[in-house]
Amino acid sequence: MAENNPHILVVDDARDVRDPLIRYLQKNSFRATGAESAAAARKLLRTRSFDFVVLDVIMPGEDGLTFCRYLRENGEIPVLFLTGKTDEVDRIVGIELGADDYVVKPFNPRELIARIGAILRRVKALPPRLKASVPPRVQFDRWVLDSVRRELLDERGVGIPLSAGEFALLSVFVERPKVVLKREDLLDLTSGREALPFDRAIDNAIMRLRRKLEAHPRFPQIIKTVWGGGYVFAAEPVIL
Amino acid sequence: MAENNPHILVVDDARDVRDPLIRYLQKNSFRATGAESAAAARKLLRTRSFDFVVLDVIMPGEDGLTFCRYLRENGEIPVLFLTGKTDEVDRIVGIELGADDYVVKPFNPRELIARIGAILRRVKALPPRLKASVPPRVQFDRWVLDSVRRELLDERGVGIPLSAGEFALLSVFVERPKVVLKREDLLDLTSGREALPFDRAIDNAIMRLRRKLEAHPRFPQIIKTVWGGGYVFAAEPVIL
DNA sequence: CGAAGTTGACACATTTTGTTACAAAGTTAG
DNA sequence: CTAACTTTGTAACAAAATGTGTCAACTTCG
Repeated sequence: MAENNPHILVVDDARDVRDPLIRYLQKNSFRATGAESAAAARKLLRTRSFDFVVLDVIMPGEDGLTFCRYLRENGEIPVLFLTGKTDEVDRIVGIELGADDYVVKPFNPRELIARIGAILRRVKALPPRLKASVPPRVQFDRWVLDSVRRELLDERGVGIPLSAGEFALLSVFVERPKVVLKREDLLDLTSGREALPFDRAIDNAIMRLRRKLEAHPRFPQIIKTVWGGGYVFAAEPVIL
Repeated sequence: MAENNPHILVVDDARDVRDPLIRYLQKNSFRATGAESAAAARKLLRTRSFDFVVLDVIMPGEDGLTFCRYLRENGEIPVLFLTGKTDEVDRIVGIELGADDYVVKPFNPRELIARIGAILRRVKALPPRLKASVPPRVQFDRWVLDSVRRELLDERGVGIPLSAGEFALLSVFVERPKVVLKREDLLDLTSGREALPFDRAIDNAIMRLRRKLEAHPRFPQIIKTVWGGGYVFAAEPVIL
């Protein structure tokens, strides 16, 4: 897996905070993407992969604290709060919610970078047992995906080896069944890189996966093509 | 241990901090040894015994916080941080990581000695600690790894000798099952050295281990390759 | 010192992956 | 309905990463 730069999601309704911060993060060799609301952030999280969330506390609609709670219930992505209030209660509540740190606006961008870096190093060093883990075995169609052994098991339990790319792609699909995933999303989720113009890497990976997965690769039943859209995992995954 | 005096490991990249501190500790009837990086410290910890670690927070390569977490995962040796920043967050994070104390640079060496002494007295008063280390016998797949005799036992208890490198590598894997370990991590954990460009030492060690371990080394089931990632120990270790 | 065993460096084989090119399938304008 | 265009499938190739044999340097033990 390409060890790419950490991808940071900046959630703030104020464009005059969000956009300069994204540019600053990108100048400091992070990947950064913005969302102007919790709802927009949820949507991005559904299809793309992030390593870190920078979150404004006060936003129209769902506020940052609520959204942070949701993030904590659904994973362990690190969260850093941006807060306008120096109010002590806000800080404590933020940390109790599971935030990893907070910065009071107006902030020094260099300090923000330093704190993000510190948290990412800390998280990277965490023992794996604490990390949000993919279920070890998932069944779908006539297969079982074993994510420890990184292979497919057929009905009789015979293992079919998967390459790293095939395993990564299939894992992404199994975790997001019945969602149309664009090529750029798949590329981001599997190798963490941006698509080049005329990038056919995903098409090839799909084809190679179908050859192992599908009974009749020319008429795929599990990974379907959405013309002009991308691909969908059409089977029903069951966690074992 | 010939001497009963506590043995202190000083980890700091700055020689003009490290060396005077070591001399001062030795004058105060401690044994003291220096390391200029976390990697060097790991190597020393593997072969020598220490009672205390004095750790700089900011170092090139692996930083002190990350290294402290590693120490906490692998034992209960007391840690005191040296920090240049008076920043409150740094202090809290350091203590949360499991540090026993911290001292802000520039420090008064007498104060440092006093704090080390206090912590050692406190630790000594604790009930004899269970050494969080490799269990003497671990079973996985069709093998038992005997860490005392440093060899593999098959189902019938027949021993297969392991070389030092093979034993080190297998121990690292058994302690971290189901985690993809990069070549650089494996090199650090087994020999404590940095990888050279085009370093194939780990590949060789893996191959030699597979020949002893795997029923069909060409289709390994225990140590799997993750293309572009490293290797995973895919078996389930059971402590005996 | 010499013999046996261990380890890393190197060379070359093999596998995996991305890129390119072109064919096949789907869509749209007229 | 057909031609032009867009999008996807797939083979063939190239590039990158890994597997493995050989050999020399080094260790260990007597």
